[in-house]
Amino acid sequence: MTKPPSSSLHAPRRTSLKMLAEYLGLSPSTVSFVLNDVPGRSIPESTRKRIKEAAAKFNYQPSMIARTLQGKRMQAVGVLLPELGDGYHAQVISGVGDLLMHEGFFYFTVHHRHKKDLVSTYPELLRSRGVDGIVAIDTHLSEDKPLPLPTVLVAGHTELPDVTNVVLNHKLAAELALRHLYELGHRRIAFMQGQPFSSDTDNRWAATMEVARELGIPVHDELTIHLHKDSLSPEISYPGIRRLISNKRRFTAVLCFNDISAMGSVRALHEAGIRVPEDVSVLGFDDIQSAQFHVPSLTTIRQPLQKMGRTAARILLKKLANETTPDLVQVEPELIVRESTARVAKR
Amino acid sequence: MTKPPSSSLHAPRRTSLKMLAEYLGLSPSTVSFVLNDVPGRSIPESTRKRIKEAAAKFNYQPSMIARTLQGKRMQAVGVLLPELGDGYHAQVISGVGDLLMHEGFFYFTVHHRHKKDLVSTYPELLRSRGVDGIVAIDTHLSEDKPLPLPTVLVAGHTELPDVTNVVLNHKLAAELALRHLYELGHRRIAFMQGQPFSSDTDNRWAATMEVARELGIPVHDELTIHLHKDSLSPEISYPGIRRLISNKRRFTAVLCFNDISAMGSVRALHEAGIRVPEDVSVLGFDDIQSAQFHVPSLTTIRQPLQKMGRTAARILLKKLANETTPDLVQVEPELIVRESTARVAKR
DNA sequence: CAAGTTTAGACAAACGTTTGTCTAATTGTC
DNA sequence: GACAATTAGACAAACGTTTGTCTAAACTTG
Repeated sequence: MTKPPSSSLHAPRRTSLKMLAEYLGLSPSTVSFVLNDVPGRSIPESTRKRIKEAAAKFNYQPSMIARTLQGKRMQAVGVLLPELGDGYHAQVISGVGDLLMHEGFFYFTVHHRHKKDLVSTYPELLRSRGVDGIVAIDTHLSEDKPLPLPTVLVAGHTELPDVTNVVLNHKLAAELALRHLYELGHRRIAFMQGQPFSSDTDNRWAATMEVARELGIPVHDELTIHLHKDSLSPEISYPGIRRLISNKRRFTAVLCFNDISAMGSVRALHEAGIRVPEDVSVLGFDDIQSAQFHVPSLTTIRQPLQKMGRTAARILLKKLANETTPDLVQVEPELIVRESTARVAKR
Repeated sequence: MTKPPSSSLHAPRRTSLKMLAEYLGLSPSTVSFVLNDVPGRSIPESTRKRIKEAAAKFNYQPSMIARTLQGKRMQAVGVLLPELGDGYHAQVISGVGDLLMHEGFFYFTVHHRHKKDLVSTYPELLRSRGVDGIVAIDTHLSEDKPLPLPTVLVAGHTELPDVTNVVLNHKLAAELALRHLYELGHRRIAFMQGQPFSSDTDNRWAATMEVARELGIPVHDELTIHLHKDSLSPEISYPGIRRLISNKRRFTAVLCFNDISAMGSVRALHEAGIRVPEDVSVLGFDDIQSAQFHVPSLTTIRQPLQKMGRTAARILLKKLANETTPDLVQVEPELIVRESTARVAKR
């Protein structure tokens, strides 16, 4: 009596609508109407109750799979990102995931390591697995091929029709960073430019240059570091800092591209006998988890990464509900003052 | 001529097998046979070629969704884990993801924050979305409800029938750690026990105690720290270390539960004017990314987290292919000596 | 009590595949 | 040239849903 009708011994098939209907002596359609609360169908309360009880008894779970065949939503999305296991992306995806799971959506995680062919084939493969939409983090989607699904970008590179981009307010970020250093008396500042494949590189650099001009802070080529390596390790900033030191042009602060490179900078300076922050201030960017517990703890510009993820997810769900969404959403950075910056030493 | 048959203007439906068949003037079944290279069907090379060309032309992608309805595989799995955005889990999932994507599988990422009800409902929800199997990382699956799908555990808590568990060789890990400290002359060692919900806590503690006994290293209650808070921040070890210091019982080394708590320990010691490693050695566990770039860099027991992830994924794929798999796979830890441990000071 | 209306639910098609069975046309054999 | 055997492919059922249309019985109204 307790086992679902026509269950075979060896393959514990999940209870289907059909099995439930058979058990109840009703048609599948009737059961479907009740379980989905379809309006305009006259089914007496007694029958409804009977159906709901049977569904609970057999722990009936509708097959999303079969549903999508009817043009319904799978309640699943795909998340495209360059890399797993890196602080930045992990934070964003954690925000995306939080919101999606909370709303009853599941998500595929897909990493592409910036490979163009993967980036262009994954959306179709995701679609064939029934996803309803896509969130792409720090991903360069090609402009020619139209996306097969509703899409939201986080720190997106490109502008695409119907695609919402969630980005940091880079201008404000640059202002927070440079004003902080300026107010501590720094005038000889080394700048660091991100890797060319990173989506934020260009925007941030432009904003930084603009603010530097406004504040009258000079930007020298010899005090500019260009990151190249596609690496998640602090070592990326080693060679740049070494060159700076050997250049002999004095500097009192380094404005880093992110916290990772800031950690590398601290270490490179440390090894050269330069103290942080007593001799040189180091300013990070992002505020990843470990920034707080680094020695010295990093003064940094916090990107609300989780929030950006949550926002992107929320907007995607709106798109899926056919609500109108903006093309661009800016989020505000925040200056977090810790130990790695200090007033410039009097000479 | 270039557009698929019966394509509507507004809904760019993906080309289906049916559309392809209609376009070719063949039946869907014939097209299916050719595209799937079904043996035992006599279809001339000329027709085969025609079909394959049309498929390429319209970029036909079979709907995995419809396939699973026929009892086929979706080529997708679900990955259950407590938390995103934490070094440990991020590393493992990165390994899982690498292997799965490489084999043409996609995966849902599902975090449950150790909530029992979520852990027990997610497998069914994943199944209703068509996943073929499950990888569960550091997750306490209940023993009473049989799992609806093939499953592999990483650092699993429980022994379940048909479920493979991928775990660290805890005994070796404890030996590497304690022998290292022992050989540096440490005898008064503080031990740290993990949070009760963490899967490794019990096994590791037992192994550590066993090795301590073998080496004749005493374990005092006053020198034992118990972690409680479910947090990803180094602060978890603060109170424990403070108590240790105020206890006045001398110790020369701390064996930490993981790298995160090791970082917290270093900071707590530092604030009390105790130098690491000159006064006290600190040994971490895991070797997460930031361990290398901490100041001082952490001596630690490396868990091959990525490898564990890859192994788990590989075994799951074997299960899906109906190959037999072991119930237990042990992976070997490695001692990574860095700056946070040193020979015990002579007095 | 006849006609109309409401109630309660069945029936069938559709979604995009796979796969077992069937058939018509062609080829081969004696 | 009759028969069998092969070839080339169509047909239909099935998977688990949703949903538009249909029907039989019960109830209402005059």
